Amino acid sequence: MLDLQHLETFCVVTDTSNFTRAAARLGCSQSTVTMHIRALERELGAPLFVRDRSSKTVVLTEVGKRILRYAGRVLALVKEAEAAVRVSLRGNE
Amino acid sequence: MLDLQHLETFCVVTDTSNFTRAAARLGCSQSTVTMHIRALERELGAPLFVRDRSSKTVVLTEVGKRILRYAGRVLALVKEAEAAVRVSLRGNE
DNA sequence: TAAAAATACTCCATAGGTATTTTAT
DNA sequence: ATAAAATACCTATGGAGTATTTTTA
Repeated sequence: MLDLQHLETFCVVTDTSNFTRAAARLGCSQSTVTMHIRALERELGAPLFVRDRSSKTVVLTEVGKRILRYAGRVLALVKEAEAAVRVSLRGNE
Repeated sequence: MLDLQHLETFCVVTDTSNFTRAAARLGCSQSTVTMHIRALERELGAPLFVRDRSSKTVVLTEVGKRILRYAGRVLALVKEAEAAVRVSLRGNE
């Protein structure tokens, strides 16, 4: 099953186009980013990025682009759910 | 961060109103169901079920009801994403 | 030589199982 | 006595870090 944390890492990588910068933003190590992305790619059965070492960036594959659209929606929905719970708790105090 | 597997367990429990039956359907142990639900409750900061031992069922709290609406949507969206990737892969063969 | 990703390795936390206990009828 | 959830306990797996290696410009 997919992992929300992996999806979040994925989103940050797409945003930075760079594993190292993504790691800095996420507050984890570069190898952890590598692991998260690899786990996602393994789970989905397809590479999500082309590692373009000449340009020192990482570029979305077609599958990557497709997943990106969903990843944002999923994470947003989860955040919405969490917020709804917080509201619900305040209301019951 | 929330865990998709925990959300799935949660949905099955709401469906069965019973941890033991949920475990059977999920193919895991009853104590694992307990753990998943506890982890969710801890993460969200509120109980999701009232353990009603007299009726031998487990009943959603208000927060539980609220989360349920989201859980289904999140899981459906994730499944849709996975399906989209599969389609995408077939297309590129 | 520099900068980035991948890999090797180590350690520890935790996920999950079995078995037991608690609780209520 | 039965049925269900919680808990105790144990083990193996895997997640995360540091350090190193590989790759390319």
